[in-house]
Amino acid sequence: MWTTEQGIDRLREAGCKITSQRIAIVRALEGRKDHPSAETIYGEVLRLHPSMSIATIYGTLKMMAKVNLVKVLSIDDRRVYFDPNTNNHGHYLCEKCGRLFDLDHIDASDLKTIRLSPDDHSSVLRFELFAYGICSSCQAGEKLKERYLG
Amino acid sequence: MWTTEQGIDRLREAGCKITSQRIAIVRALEGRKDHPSAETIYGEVLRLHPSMSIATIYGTLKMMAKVNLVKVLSIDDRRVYFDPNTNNHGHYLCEKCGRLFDLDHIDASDLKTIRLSPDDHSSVLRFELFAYGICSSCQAGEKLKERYLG
DNA sequence: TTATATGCAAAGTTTTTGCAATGAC
DNA sequence: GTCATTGCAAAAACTTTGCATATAA
Repeated sequence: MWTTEQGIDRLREAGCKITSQRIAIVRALEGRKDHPSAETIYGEVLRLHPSMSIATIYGTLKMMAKVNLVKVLSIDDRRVYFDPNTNNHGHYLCEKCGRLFDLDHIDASDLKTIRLSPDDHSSVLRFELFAYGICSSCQAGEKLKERYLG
Repeated sequence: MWTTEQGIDRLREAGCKITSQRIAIVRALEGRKDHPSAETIYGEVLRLHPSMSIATIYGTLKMMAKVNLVKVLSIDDRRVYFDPNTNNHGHYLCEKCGRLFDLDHIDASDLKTIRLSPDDHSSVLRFELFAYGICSSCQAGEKLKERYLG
């Protein structure tokens, strides 16, 4: 994981100008373990930066993705989520409550040898493992409902 | 993989009425190895069914996903793709040409034991492995360019 | 000084929805 | 005959774009 300072440096090295908006966005993402949407970050940054535009959020996040400060998760068909943890790890989406969990216990290192076919040499720059299901707390809720209502 | 007849039966069993539109959509997807978008299917079905509405395409595809005739792939942030091959397999997106390839050589069976944490029992109903990179034919193109232009 | 970034609003894309008419069972 | 489905158009949701203004370097 990166600090705000490292994030800013990475953007500067990529040739970006360091504006107060960008600092605020980087700071909002620093050290997070969740997977905010553009809208979520917008809402948070807006408190300290009331004139911030959603277009600036999208632009900065696109830059941050380019310099690997965030990963872009297309895990559902509604919107995109941003993950400041760019280490290899999978994600689990609960299809009931919509919460998104990390799958840190997957060792995907053996998947680095992915090939389209045994003799193909397409480069695999990154990969994503998405799992879908009903999380344990939603399952508990279902069981309670069955017990008292069903 | 399923045949048109099996697909229709599966929809009927789920309580759907079998309309000529649905037959056309199921037929358009039967046996495909690619990953068409709703728009692509719409374009194809339109030839034989000129009054078909895109809303019908979306509705039928949603039903087909529910009865596991297609998988919904949220592999990029632009749109959703439909995969009539519902067997476990991964996907590879070339970020240069945008083509989507199957990864049949991944044995993901060991991933069935995915857990959010060692003692968690969230159910994993399905998972998707998405890899991103530059495919070998795009790489070849780059090399040629370098050789003659760079 | 100069090129890049910002904020705003408008436009673009994909997908969903409401509803009257239609058609399957 | 009944109720789900269709087609249409409009709406919704998310993201991008164009442009005048502002600002970092």
